[in-house]
Amino acid sequence: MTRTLQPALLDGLLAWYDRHRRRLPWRALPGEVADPYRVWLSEIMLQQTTVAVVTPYYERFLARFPDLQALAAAPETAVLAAWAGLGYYARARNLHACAQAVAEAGGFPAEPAALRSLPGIGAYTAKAIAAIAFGANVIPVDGNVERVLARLFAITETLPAAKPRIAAHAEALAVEPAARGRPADTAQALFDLGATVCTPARPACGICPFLGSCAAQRQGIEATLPRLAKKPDRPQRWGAHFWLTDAAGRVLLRRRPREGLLGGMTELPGTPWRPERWSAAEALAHAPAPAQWRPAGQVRHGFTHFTLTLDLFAAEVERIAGDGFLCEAGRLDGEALPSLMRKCVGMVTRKKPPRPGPGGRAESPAERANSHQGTGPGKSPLSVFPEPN
DNA sequence: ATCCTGACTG
DNA sequence: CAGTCAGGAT
Repeated sequence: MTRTLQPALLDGLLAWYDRHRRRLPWRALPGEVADPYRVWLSEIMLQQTTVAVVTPYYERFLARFPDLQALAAAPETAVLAAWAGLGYYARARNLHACAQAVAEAGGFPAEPAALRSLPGIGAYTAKAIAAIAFGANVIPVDGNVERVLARLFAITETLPAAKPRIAAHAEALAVEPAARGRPADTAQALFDLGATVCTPARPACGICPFLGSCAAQRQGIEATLPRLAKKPDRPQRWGAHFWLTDAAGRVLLRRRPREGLLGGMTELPGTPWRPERWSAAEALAHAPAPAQWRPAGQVRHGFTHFTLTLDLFAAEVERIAGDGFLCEAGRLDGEALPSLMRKCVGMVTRKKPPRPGPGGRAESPAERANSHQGTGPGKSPLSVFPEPN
């Protein structure tokens, strides 16, 4: 329907790509075809995660699960442990489920629609795999591509309302002759341009292959695009978690429910998370065992849709008889601990003084209870016997 | 609407 | 150094 106004648009982009392409561990060498397993694995990891963070995870993951069969045959706990720290753990569970489905089928499908139906593969990832590993004439639109196209065509409507308009531009570009000739490179060129030149804050328009064609740059509005609808602010939630060790130096852990927040990941036992802070008495009613609990600091963590503050308590007992499982305190690296829990472990084991310091504002519930209970001068531990419940 | 983390920024 | 931002699937 629309005639091509800039026939050389993609030719310039591809010429730029030939000189400035990033070398990434999951990419094929120039002229070679990428391995679908590696493309898929990298694309799942790259969902919501930057290249710099993904790279070391990708290398370790690939060494541990070198191919589809190895991943499909692995226990889910091993996959989650290898993923720990990357976030959005539904990705790891879907990755494992997808590996089993694809191994069963004997390999990845090549069509975007078939890829799209697999666990963890949405519209973007389906097009990315189809274009990069199978040479399909499609342009996957991720955040980078969205930004590049919003600027190239000066789309001033706010996101996400502007998505259909941007998608239409991507579809028009995907069928141009230059893109048809090199579908994988076209997609990756747009990724690389967005990552290294057409950056969010200070785009380097002076070295951009689209300089002169870019509508936003001609209007001087490139740095303001794409426009984002403003986000609602995040509510606060509170919890308390417990570091309980035994005489052998093992710590009590438990596994979170498979579904939902941090699903299937390992955690220190604790209270539910709620909008109000837990008093010490309330919190310690959820302690995994009676013990001389002492306040062990506070950890703050931001999730997408709420901010969490955890009060920590620590205690030692001779022998642990609680729900959950034990792990040597020095071997927590092998556990599927999300970053939130790694912060907690770091706070407790580095024996940082509990926040807040002198002059701080929020008194921790532990400290409050400590003084109220008057169990002794200063910092004596709490003696607590949780109510059976 | 839910789901996490590291980089960036003021 | 705390707050904000970037980044797709379900």
